[in-house]
Amino acid sequence: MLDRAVIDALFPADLPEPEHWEQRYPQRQLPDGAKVTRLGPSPTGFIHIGSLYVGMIDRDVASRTGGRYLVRVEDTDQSREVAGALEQFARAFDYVSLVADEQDDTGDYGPYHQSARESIYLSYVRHLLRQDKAYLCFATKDELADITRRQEGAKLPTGYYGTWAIWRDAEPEAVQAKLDAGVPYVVRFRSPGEPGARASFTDAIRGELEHEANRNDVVILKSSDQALRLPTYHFAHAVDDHLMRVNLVIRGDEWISSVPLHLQLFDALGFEHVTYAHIAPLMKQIPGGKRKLSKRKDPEAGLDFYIEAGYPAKAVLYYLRGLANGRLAELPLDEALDSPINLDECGVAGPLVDLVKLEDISADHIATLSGEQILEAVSEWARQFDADLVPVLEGERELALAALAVERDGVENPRKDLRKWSDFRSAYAFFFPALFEPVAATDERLGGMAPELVRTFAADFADGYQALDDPQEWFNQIRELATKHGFAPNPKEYKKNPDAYPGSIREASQLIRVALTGSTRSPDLYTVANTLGTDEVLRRVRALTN
RNA sequence: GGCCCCGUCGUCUAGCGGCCUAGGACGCCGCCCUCUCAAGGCGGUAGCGCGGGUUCAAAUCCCGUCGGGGCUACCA
Repeated sequence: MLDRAVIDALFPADLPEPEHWEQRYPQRQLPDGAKVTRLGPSPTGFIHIGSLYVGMIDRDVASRTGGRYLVRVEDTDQSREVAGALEQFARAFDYVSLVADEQDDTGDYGPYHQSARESIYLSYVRHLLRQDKAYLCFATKDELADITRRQEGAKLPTGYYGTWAIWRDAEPEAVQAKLDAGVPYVVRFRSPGEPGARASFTDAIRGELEHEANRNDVVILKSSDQALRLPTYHFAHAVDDHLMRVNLVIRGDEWISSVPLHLQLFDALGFEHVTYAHIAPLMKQIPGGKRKLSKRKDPEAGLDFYIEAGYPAKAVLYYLRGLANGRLAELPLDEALDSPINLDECGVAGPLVDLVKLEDISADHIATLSGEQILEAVSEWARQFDADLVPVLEGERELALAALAVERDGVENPRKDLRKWSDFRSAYAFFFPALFEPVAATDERLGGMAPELVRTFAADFADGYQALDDPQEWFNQIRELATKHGFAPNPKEYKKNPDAYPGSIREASQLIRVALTGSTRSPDLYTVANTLGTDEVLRRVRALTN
């Protein structure tokens, strides 16, 4: 064991003792059963949908129990840090209205960036070193790789443990020599784990869990040659969650294997254990089976994907909530968003993210919105992702509202043609003259109808057009023209004798539909025509005559 | 390789030894409505991974097996 003086010389002389931090961050005064939760995003420039998933659960449990939910930026790996990542995180979580009680400058238990907590970690590292619960390790990358290679060759568990841990029981003189030579070191935890020992704990989601006890002397403080002496995740987890008085750690189930280590760390530091809740990760379907959503391979792994596509935040949250607690998927949206997420109801498998289901939910939700609400949301979305649309919507607000009112206002079952804001263009752009390209008689959307017939039919329609108020009477204009131009009165007749007609009333209607909307599929024609107004209707139909 | 987690229709799930001839939702298919869509209404398709036990009785309990996922970093 190293002399205390040698240990202390490694740290700033004015580094506080742990007791200082204990007093600085006192126990929270919260009601019984209150849960203090946290989310630990890494500023890597990519926000995983899983972060929102877990954060949503954190937020819910904390609120429901009268506790606190905090966001602590886990930026101990400075090499992975990306500029602007934090702003991106803030924007994304703002989109889904997931706000933390404590983060950045808000809260008494900060700083909430690990990179700003260096001296806190150092206090506890020194504390462990003084008690010989941790030690200095000067092993090089090559030496470590060599150890691993030999262990693999001997079919032994890989790791830095027991007699493989070459610096675990090094002579103080050897350590001093390295120190004198200025060789960088890391600080490793002296694991108390015995070979064959087991560790068990209770998970709030999965119940009793058992695992091989940790035997690895893991690194707790990264290399001394870095400007900032930062800890690894494991050590930061113990120190931060203890000092921030977090009592419920909700995280992905990839951490289950690390719990035995975390328990050892908490014990070595004299901290009270926290409760763990390990969430099954969001998965993606692939040909052979499924895998964790990958940020490299799956666009839908990123929260930005949903924001860019314009899925309403409520729909995303509702979908995620249903994935977390199946019970909530059966409830109506508003009720589900209001209902608690119960940890013991969380699934233990890993659910597949089903975009089709999300779109269904989203369409249902949008159908409950008013035209004004939709217009506002689409405009908001367009400002960021479809700049060309913005002036159109702003310049023709009345038209936009009228277009959105088609088969939406005053009907029992509103149209569900919008699943996300980016659908607006394909579904509604044709209403706006600025976004509409008139159709010619030879256009393929007309389904190969003889151009000459198209021209005469269109000319006839335009010449006699009346903006009648009654839907049936309005449509009769097409019906009568169809008969006049030799179309079958109904699809059945046409089918019976296809050579006798150029088509049926169906095909005739399509001519007008394509002329008015540029599409073979559209909302009710009468309503569209009414919304467009006579002048625009005539302009578009006459375009067919050229 | 070692250790851990998980396994009910295509998907999300209900199910905690008899209420299961396995229920619901989404999808898909069909029909109805109909001037095309989107809806809506009605109907249908489809599942307990496999093999052994335990039991009068198993989707449910046990063991094994297979499959999927994860950890095994100075990444989190």
